[in-house]
Amino acid sequence: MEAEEFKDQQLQLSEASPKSAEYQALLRAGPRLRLLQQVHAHLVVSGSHRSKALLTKLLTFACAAGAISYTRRIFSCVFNPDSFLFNSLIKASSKFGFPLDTVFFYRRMLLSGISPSSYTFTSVIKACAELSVLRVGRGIHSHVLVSGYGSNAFVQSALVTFYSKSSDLGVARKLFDKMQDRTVVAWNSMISGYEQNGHAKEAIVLFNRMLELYVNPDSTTFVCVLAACSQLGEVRLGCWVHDCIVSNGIHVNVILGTSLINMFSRCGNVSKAREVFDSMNERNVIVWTAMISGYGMHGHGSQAMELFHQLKACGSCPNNVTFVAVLSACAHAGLVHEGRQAFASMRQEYGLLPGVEHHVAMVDLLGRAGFLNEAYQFIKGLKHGELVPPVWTAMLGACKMHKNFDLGVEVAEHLLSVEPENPGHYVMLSNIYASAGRMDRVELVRNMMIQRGIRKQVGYSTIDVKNKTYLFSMGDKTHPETNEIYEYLDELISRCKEAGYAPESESVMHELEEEEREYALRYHSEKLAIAFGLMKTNHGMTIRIIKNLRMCEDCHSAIKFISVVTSREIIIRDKLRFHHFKNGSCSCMDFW
DNA sequence: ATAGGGTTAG
Repeated sequence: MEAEEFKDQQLQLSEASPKSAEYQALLRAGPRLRLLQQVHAHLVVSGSHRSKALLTKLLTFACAAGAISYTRRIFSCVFNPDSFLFNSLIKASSKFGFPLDTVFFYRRMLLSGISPSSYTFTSVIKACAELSVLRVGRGIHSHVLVSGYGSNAFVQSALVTFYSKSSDLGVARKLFDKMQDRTVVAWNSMISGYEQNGHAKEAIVLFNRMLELYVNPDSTTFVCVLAACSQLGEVRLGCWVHDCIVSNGIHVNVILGTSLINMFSRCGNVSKAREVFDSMNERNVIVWTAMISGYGMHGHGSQAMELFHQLKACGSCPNNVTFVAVLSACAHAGLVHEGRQAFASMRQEYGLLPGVEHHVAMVDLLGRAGFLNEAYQFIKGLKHGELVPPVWTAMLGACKMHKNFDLGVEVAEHLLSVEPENPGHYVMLSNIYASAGRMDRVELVRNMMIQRGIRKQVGYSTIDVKNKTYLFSMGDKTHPETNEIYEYLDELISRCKEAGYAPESESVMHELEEEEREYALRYHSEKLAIAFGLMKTNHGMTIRIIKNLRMCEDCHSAIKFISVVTSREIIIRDKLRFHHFKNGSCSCMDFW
């Protein structure tokens, strides 16, 4: 007996060594397609291509190499794939960005009669989350329940993310609430779900709940919370998180650093963002891009360009997103020459193909600076497929800014015909007509909107006073101190008029009657918020406002005067960027 | 002999 066993072992060893050599060859090849194909050829020649173990490794590497069609081809030749092979493939395809294949392999696995495990489910659910396919994901959720993995913490977290990404926050929250073992990852999934769907307030509420229950947040939690702070302009919580990170000695990795830089920039403190940037010991292109776009938002074009040059000097490669940030920084600072150069270098130096965002940024850059003809020529030079609405929208913005009536109307009418459901186009067209004094046309556009049931977005502004957030919208009278606020604002506007402010009625939205115009202009949400802020804060304190839309020209000009007559610094974050008003001028230098 | 997780960025 003993001799028999010994012989068996000998046999196995002698058989194992050549195969092991091939396994080693696979490991050496790694996720590199050419090398993998060479090893594959050897496997076929030596007849060992039937080994499931080797095939599994080969397929995983092929997937990691991004060679998905090669992976599919080999898979289709595998006879009787086993659970190892399926699980490896499902995991690899999900991890390396082929979610459709993940779902395909999962189905094939079920068809082969192999039971999925909790590991299988986490990968498949992740793939469904990426695809946001509610129907498929629900089906898999029911497989989870029948297979008895409904209370597996890993699977549950994946499901919470899946439902969040499929915009079914209600179901995500129900699942989350039902979990008996809520790991920090589960909390992160739910907080991130709220944040990604624009419910930053709920994200913060949940974060506070987590702290109340003594669950320790980790760096991922902070990343999600910082993103929520960025949305809301919540400097206080943002700073608290930053302090927490510093005092607990939490390592600021590239992701956390990017979130901090973004939070400080979007909350108006770009120099603090720079401090974080400087303190990081590891930076990738995303970190650099975040900092460049931070400068861009604040109109600090030269700092943005300086950073861009430093990025190139240290050997890193800017990518498509970096160029969007650079071009937009140039546009907001009037750096036309630098922007043109950067755009040209995209293709010439980095082999990057400009996309829609870059075309939009170029039209914006040229248009804002007043080179309307050049912007128009640029558009004409684009291919047919590149002539998408956002490019025309940028052109329209330029026409409106520089009061080019004829071209503006032409562009707006084109936009209305291709995107009749976009309220922004109607508002723009109407404003252009209004500024040309064509009130009959204004009326026409207004009727068109009513007829088509299109409503413009409601603008609102928020301001924090004594740790409370107050929200104002145009003509809003819900605030308990409405009368005082309106009286204060009226007086303020009179003082501004004495100082030379002239209201620009063209900025008034067209759905209002003639006599309502001056009224509406006077009570735009940002003006109400500023009046409230001035009333409630001490002299010398900076007023900070966040607005959901872009500011109108009239508010922009009025606030310059307000900054003079009250000698206050006023900082407004609008949809696109920051405006720092001080001593009668704005940091945007009217390039907005 | 093979695989082993869910959450996070510009």
